[in-house]
Amino acid sequence: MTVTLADVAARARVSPATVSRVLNGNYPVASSTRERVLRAVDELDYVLNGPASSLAAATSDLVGILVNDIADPFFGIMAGAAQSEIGGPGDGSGRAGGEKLAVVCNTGGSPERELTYLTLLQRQRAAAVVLTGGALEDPAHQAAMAVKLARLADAGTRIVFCGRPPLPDTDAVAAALAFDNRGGARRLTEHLIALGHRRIGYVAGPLERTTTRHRLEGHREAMKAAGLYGDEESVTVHGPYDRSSGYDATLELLRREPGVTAVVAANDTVALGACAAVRDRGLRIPEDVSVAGFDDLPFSVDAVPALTTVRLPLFEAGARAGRLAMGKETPPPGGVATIGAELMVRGSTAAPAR
Amino acid sequence: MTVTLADVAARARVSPATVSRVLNGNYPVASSTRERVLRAVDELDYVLNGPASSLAAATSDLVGILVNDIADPFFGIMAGAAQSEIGGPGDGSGRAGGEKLAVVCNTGGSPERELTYLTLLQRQRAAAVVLTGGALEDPAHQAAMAVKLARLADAGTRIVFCGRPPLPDTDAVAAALAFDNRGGARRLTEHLIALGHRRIGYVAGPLERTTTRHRLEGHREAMKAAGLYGDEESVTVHGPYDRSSGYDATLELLRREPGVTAVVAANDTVALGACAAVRDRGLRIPEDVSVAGFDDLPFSVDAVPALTTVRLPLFEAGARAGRLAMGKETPPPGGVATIGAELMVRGSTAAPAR
DNA sequence: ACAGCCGTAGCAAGCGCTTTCTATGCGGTA
DNA sequence: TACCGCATAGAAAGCGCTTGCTACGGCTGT
Repeated sequence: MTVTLADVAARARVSPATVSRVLNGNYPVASSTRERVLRAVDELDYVLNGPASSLAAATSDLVGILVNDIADPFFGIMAGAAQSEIGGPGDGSGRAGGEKLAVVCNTGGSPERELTYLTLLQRQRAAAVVLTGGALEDPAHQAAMAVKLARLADAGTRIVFCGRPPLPDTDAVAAALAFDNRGGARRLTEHLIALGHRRIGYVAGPLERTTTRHRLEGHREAMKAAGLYGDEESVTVHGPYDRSSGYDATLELLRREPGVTAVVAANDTVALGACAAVRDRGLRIPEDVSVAGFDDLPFSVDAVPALTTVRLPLFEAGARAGRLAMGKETPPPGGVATIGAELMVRGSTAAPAR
Repeated sequence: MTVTLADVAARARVSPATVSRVLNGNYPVASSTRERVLRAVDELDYVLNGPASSLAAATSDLVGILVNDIADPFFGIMAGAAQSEIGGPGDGSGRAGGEKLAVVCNTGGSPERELTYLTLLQRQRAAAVVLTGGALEDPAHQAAMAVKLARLADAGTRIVFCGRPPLPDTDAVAAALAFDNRGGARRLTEHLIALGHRRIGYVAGPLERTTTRHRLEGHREAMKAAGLYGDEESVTVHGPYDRSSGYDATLELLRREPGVTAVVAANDTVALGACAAVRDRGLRIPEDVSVAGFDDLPFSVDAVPALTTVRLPLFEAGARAGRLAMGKETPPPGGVATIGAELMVRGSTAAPAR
C-alpha cells in the first residue's frame, strides 16, 4: 500500500525513530546515516503522513487565513502576501520549520461562518490563524470570538489580526495590524474640502463593521473640523462593499441631494459603481461630481478618470501578518501596530464647478 | 488539558466508541444515548481532534484548490465558488459528510510550487484537489504532474481540473472542466473583423501556457478564415497576465505597427493596461483603436468605455468543480466537459475610422 | 587502565480517534 | 417456555508518527 516510515526505516536499515529524526532535523544524526535515509525516502517516494505526524507531535503545519471575500482583490492581495511568507513551497527553507500549508477560508462576512471556520481550524490544531477584514461589532459575536480565540491560543495557535483592530479582550492572545482607516478617511475628506467641496455624499459600507465605522468617523471628523457637519444622515447611505451597492446608493444620493458635488465611497469597488451612477445621471467626473474611493486596489488607477483614493499597503500588511503567524517576526509592542494610509490624489476629484 | 473523546465518554457514561459513533452518525445509536453524548460534548466544549481522526480513518476533510494568483479575481471567483460548495460552514449539512475545509493554495504560476503543494496535500491525505489555471506546456513538468496526480488518485484523492484542459494521461484519474478559450477567442476576433478591422494587434499571455495558446489559436483561426493571416508575429506580443504587461506591450505594438486599429488582450486585466497605453498615446477608444479583453471580470463593465470581452462563467465553473470534488456530482462523460464562452460586445470596440 | 562523557541509535509508549468483533438484552416466534 | 435475531453498546486493536529514555561504543581525563 502506501509507504510508511517503517518501510523507509527497513530500507535504510535503521529504526523508524532515526528516519523521523532525519526528516525533522531536530536531533543529531550521523551524516552517513542521514544520507542513507534520504536515499531510501527518495527511492520509495515516501511522503510523510501528515495526520499521524500532527497527532503524535500535537501540532500541525496548517495556518488558517480568514477572509470576507476571496473574490475581492482587497483580501486576495493580503492573503497572497501572507501565504508567500507562510511558505508552503518557495520559502527556500526546503525542510524543517517552513513548509506550512496556508488555508484561505472564505467567511463571506458571516459571523457564524467565521466561528465555524475557527472551530474547523481548532480541530485541525492549526499552528496559526490570521483574521482579516472588518469585524462585526455585535457584542455577542465579539464575546463568542474572544472565547474561541482564547481557546485556540490556549492550544498553542498563534493569532494575528490583519487589517483590523483587535477584538476586545484578545490583546493578550493576539497580535494585531490595524489600518489607519480613520486617519485615511479624514485626510481624504480634508482634500475634498480643500478643493472647495461643501456638500459631500458618503456611500458607506455595511453597518456594524469596524471598517465602516472608522472610515465614516474619519470623514465626519474632517467635516466637523471644517464646520460642515450638519445633517450628515441625509447624505450617507449604507450598503455592502460591492459595485452595485455603490451604483444604487449613489443614484439615491443624487436624487435625494442634488446639490452634492462630491461622493466618497466606502472602498474602490463601491466607487466604481458610484462613477457609473454619476455618469448614467449624465454628470461628468470630476467636473460635475468628484468621486473618491478607498484601498487603492490595482484597478483604481485604470478607472477613467483615475480614482482618487486612499492607499492601504495591503501586500506589506499581509506579508507582515504572515511573518507574525510564523513567529518569524516579533509582535509589535502592546500587541497592536497601526498601519498608515496614504492619500492618493488622482483625476476623479477636482474643485467643484461654481 | 484539552478535552478528548474519552472525557466526553466519561461524562456521558458511555464508551468512547459510542461517542465517536454519535459524532460521525454512521452507526445506530439510541436517541437517548445520543442526546446524552451531545449534551456532554456541549458542556465540555469538545472539539474533535482532526489529525487523530484522519489518522484512524485514513481520510481527511481537506480539499486543496490550486490557483495561479489568489489576488486575481479570475481565480478568486472560481476558488470562492468552489469553496462554497465544498462546505466548511454553511453547507447546511451541519454534520456528517459536509464540513470539509477548503485550502486555497497560491502557486504563483510556478510549476515547482504546484508540485510542492500537491505533495503537501498528499501528505495531508487530502480528500480532493481542484487544479485551476492554465497549465504549463512543458513535457517534463507535465509528466511529473501526471505521476503525482496518479499517486494522489491512488490514495483516494479526487482530482478535478477547473478551467483548464486535463493533463495528458490523467483522464483516468481526473475530471476536467475546460473553458472554450479557443472558440471564445475566435468569436471575439470575428466580431472585430466584422466591424471592419484588418490590422489587429494581439497582446498574448505568457508563453507555454495552454490558455495563452488556445486563445491565440482561436484568434488566428478567425484571422485566417478572413484571409487576414499574415505576419502575425509582428502584431503579437507576449507577457504575463498583468496590467503593466498590457500597457508596455500595447505601447510597443503601437510603435511597431502604427496601422493597428484594434488590440485584443489576453485577458481583461491586460486589456486595462492596453486601454491606458492607447490613451497615453493620445488615441481614443474606440474611435481610433478598439480594445477587447477576455474573462469578463466584474470590473470590465466599469471600464470607460465598457470593455468588449468574452464572458467565462467562472462562478458556475468553480461551483461545479467544487461539487465534483465533493463527489456530489457525477463527472462528465469522458471525464471532460467544455464550458462555453460568450462574446460580450460593449463600448470599447467599434468600426475603425476609415 | 578505568570512570565518565559525548555522540548516535533503538525501544517502546503513547498521541486520540475509528472500527471490527463481540457481548448483552429485548421482543417475537414456534 | 425456549430459541433466534435485531438493536445497541463496549472492548480492544490498531492508524503512522514522535520522543523520552535507555543502550552502546569510543574518547578523554586522571
